[in-house]
Amino acid sequence: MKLALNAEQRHAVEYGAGPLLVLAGAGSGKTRVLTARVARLLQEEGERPERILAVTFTNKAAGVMRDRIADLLGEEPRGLWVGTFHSIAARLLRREGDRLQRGANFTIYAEDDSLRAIKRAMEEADLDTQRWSPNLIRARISDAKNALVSADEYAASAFDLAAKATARVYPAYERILARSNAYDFDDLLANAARLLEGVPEVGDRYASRFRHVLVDEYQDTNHAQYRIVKRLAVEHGNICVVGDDDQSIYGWRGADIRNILDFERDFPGAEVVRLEENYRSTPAILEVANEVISNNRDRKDKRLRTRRPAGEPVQVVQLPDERAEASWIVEQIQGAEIGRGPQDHVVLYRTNAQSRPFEDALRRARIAYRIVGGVRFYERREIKDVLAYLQLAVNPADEAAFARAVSWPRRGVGGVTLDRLRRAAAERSVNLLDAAEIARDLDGVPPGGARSLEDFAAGISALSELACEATTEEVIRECIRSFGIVAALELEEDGADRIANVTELLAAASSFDRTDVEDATAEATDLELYLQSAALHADIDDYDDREPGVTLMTLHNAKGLEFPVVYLVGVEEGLFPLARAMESREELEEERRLFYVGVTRAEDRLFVTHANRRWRYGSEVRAEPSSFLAEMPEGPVEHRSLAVGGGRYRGAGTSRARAAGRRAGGGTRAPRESGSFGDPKRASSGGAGWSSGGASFDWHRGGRRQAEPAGEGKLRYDYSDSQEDLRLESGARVVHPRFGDGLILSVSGEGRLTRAEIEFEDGIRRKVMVAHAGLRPA
DNA sequence: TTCCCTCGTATTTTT
DNA sequence: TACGAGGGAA
Repeated sequence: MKLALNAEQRHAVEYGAGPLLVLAGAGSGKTRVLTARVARLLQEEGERPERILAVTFTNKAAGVMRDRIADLLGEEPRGLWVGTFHSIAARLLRREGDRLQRGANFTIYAEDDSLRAIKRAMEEADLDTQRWSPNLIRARISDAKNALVSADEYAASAFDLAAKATARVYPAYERILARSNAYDFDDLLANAARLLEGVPEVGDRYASRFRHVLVDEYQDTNHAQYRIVKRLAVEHGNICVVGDDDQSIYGWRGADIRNILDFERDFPGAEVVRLEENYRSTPAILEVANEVISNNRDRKDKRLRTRRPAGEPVQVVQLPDERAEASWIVEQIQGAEIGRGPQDHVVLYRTNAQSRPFEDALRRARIAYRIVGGVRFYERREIKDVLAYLQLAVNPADEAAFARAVSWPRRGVGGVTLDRLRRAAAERSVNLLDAAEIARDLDGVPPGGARSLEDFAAGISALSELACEATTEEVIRECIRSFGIVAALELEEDGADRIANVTELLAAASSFDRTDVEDATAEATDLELYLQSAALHADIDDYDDREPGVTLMTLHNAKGLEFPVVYLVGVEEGLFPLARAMESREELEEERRLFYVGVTRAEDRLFVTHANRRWRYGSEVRAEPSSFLAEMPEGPVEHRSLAVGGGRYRGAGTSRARAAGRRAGGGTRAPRESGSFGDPKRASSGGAGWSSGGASFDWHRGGRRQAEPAGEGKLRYDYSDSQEDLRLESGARVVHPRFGDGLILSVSGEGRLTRAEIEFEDGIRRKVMVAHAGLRPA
């Protein structure tokens, strides 16, 4: 095993028994350390592969790790457990199924299946789906599950109205999942944790089997994941976690950054290794990254360093609107230096909705691109429809699959028939499929529908028998044939695309390798394993950096990847950071970490763009540069305005861009109501110092904060002129452009992060960011 | 039952 | 914009 390692990396690889925390900064070679460590355990310590468990967050990361370990060893290690938390939890639940209320053929409900089940649960719990948002309830239940709070426990501590509503839905939802023999995503983790902790025989067996536990991206673990890891590792203590608190970006999904911050307390005697040498980016890029992230409070202090020569300055570019933003970037890609192809560039955005203009511009320029995310393959309607048939063949109890499959293609079974069938099934305590089989004998089921139901049930049972012996591909083929799927799609408007997707499903199924999921000897059928892996599939899993084309993806998907040229786009207040994240320090810090992740993807060049106007929900709103831009250091950054005023952008590329430039510059158009994102109605008093008439903004160095040397020499946005006579103290009266007159109750934070809690004339208390609210004295 | 239209609301991010 | 839900007609 020959691998070039620096001293810290080597220490992390060679450190012996006991807990080990590797704080690995972006681009510091953490995957290298992790894989080298596993290879060393196998090769030099003679550890057997089945005694090692390595956990990641995406299937892609697991695949990379597996491949690299194989490279180091020169052979594929058999028996090694490498996988995502979710897939490993699913494997555990499958193996130990006889101890649980669910059979090993359980269905995994993705988010929209889960949402449907929540809606049904709300009906069953007699809760108005108009009054309570099913999404909100689902999020609350998800949070509870990730925190390992059961329905009973939840009910016991539910005080506010929304919690009380949730407390009624939660048990009903659990009943639906149980009788459907299904788990949602969160259940996989929660039940794995309960199984390991609650059944000593099982917990002991796995804890002693896995003598070494390694966890990648530890900063993104939630409580359930933490408990799984802890149960497996606390006795032998051979746990190695790798992570970077600065790259924790999944707090919204229950990830708890404290898991990594408190590792040394959880596992006393832990060795800590810091990897701060970066092998990816230029000093200019790293300086920007270091400087911006230093504004976070919840972090372990560290600084990335590199030995690379300085490199080009980071460019911050202002453009009139998102189409100009896209055209300008396409021009950069076209005009890039020799030797640089489309595949060297990545466009990173905050939300998937931002991909459109880039797709359009790249298509116009005839540049190949690939897009990660958006509407996921396995979530396309026609794919979900086909999968519902297969799912039902595997798991006859699956109510969601039944409802979905029986409703399409149309066979004369609609809402009424389905409801009657449900009632009849409940009376007899059988599942929907069993009830359908004898539909004509059931009271209340219309005769026409009953006939169809019986045919349908017969078809599913034939499919089910086939699944025991045939390959997944054959089962899908037969499913499509016998239920007339393609025929039904042909009648649809965009049928051709959908048929193409179904064909792709066949291809995906035929290339599925069950050994990626489970030992070849496991009892599960190929179809069962395929369906479970499809449910746990992420778009990024298909990403292959050897394919040609510009990459478009969200910042979340970009974590762990690197590109020679990175375009960080839409860096505007309210979009990045998102408006709703600006209300709390924790969420704002998470947005900043996301920004940091974006910056540190870049090897050689980094472009950060923001637009003056942007379409949102079908109307155009004014946009202001993100406060993150003000946090960038001055030295390694170059600012350009290609909007209007100074150097207006006349997009050489397209007439559309030219038109956009003219519009912005000519002033022929009445200034739109300005204001924050997401609310075109919000009028602005022009408070925050971004000049409002559509002209380019003023960068100017402003008031350094004495208390904070880090502020020195930074660019700042000046909002003093509009607010100099604003009394920012409790008791003061102010006027908010949208909410009207208000009384300040309290003020917190400082500088741009100053927030005021204000009681407005409508009697509602709100917390507003002073720098952006446009407050005026009353 | 199904189809079609209108209307309202939503976008973070993903296993 | 764009999708889902709900209402009304065939």
